[in-house]
Amino acid sequence: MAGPVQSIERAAAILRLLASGPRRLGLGEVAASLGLAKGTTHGILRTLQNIDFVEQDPATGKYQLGAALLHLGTSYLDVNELRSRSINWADALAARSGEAVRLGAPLEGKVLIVHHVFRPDDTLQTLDVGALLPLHASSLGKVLMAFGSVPLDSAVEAGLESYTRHTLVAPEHLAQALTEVRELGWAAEVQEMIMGEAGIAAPIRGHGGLVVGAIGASGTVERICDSQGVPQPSLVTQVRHAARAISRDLGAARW
Amino acid sequence: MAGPVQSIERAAAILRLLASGPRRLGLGEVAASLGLAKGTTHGILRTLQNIDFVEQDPATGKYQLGAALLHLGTSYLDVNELRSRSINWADALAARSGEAVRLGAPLEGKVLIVHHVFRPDDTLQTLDVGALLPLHASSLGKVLMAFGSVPLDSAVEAGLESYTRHTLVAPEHLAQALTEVRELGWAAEVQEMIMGEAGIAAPIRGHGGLVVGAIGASGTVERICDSQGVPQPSLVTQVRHAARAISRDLGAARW
DNA sequence: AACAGCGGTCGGCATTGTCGAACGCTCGGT
DNA sequence: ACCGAGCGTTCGACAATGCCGACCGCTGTT
Repeated sequence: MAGPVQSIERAAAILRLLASGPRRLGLGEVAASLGLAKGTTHGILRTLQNIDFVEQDPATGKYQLGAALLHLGTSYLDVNELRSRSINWADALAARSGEAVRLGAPLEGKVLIVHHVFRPDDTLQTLDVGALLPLHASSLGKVLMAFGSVPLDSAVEAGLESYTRHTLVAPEHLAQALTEVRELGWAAEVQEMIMGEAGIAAPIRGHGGLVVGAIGASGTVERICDSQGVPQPSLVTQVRHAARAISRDLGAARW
Repeated sequence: MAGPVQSIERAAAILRLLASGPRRLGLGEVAASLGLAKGTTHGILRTLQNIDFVEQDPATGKYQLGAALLHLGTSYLDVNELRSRSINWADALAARSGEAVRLGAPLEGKVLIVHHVFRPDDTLQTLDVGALLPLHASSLGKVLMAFGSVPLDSAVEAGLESYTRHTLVAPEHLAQALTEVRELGWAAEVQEMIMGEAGIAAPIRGHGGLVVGAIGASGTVERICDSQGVPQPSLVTQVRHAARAISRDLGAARW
């Protein structure tokens, strides 16, 4: 008999709700969104406020996420084994390939970026660590789905949002693409999320050979793909090598 | 009569405990540290695990922070007004001064770094965003204490840990230093946390003139200070200008 | 082989959090 | 200037809820 503490679940639901939109939310909005009484919601919010998990705008009374979460989030990075074992390999991959490198792990039907090495050139880039990517429109996400780290259903349930005209929105197309990924051992994404951008990713395996994450390179279509829009074989090899090296570090046997 | 939801408070205590040490903790350790029954602790941990706030090492059964916190933490950065209003000024200050620039806000008797611009040269630097600095051994912390953003007591209670032989460990010395800071309008820290490193900081004020954060430049002693170990006046001016500019952006009247 | 330590489970008790109505306040409309 | 709608907040009573502590099964050690 599982006994999940629902006041904690509700608190987490509030935090997720506040994180989902960039906007500050009022007490009424929060209560309505979760189907809770205002009084109940207020009690939880007051508690979250005491521990700095949420802050309240003194002027409008609206709520937003609090500072303590930032520290907890970065503390998570310190203990994340996937990340710490990958850093050196990711750096090397970025240097050799000349592309931005990102590491992803599954979270809530999305891909959480746990590490990000900028493209070696000096162009302006924003740090993606902590961001959530869609499963079906990113090379990292395709890898995670193809190798069973996260079920295809969870992506379909979340809704196959269309970002560009290349986004795979039909479940059967996506399923077919994942079959290919399984056969090839790596995934690509070409202008499926942002026009002009593409990416390549390969699976990272942990102890028992289970896929626990993915590593990928991404950049403009011209650099990632050849003139026919096919990913550069040399880049694919580099990404797969890095993925295997990290898997080995994590204790995966023969991969 | 305030009714803080204590299961949430306990959950937060567990998260803080897990964040405090880089080590994974067992159920027994957590329960003992918080003075709770094992069963109670287990229920909370199970709930936190369901929502990805903590993860459990399948091999050892020990617990660590979970991935969802990373996303919440970065989401906080998106809504933090102090940070968003400061980014441009911080960039400019780093470029003009040639030093690393950091923004701090008070959290749990420490200074939380909410923004960090690297020193413009290409030396290897680690991102401090999300890190907690001590109040008494950082220029940012001194500013926050001196201008009432956080009481001096909270630093004394936390214990004036000694990092170098220059660290201010006597409450009366610290109090005197803070008086100076109030008079001057800015704070310095010279080798009080790390030998060879120094910093300068100035207060950032919000709506009603209340100090809500601090901005500071930091680097090696040779660059921050002159040959007598006194902070460079030009650098002080630049930092104070940036602080005033941000305060204005935040809506503070005449500062 | 016996034990000690671990994480996990279970059921009874009362503490605890939840609910919904009522309050005071600030805006916005009239 | 008034009124009213909407907000965040408070309060008290009820019972559902999560807490406790003893018990279980496992693993690794001695």
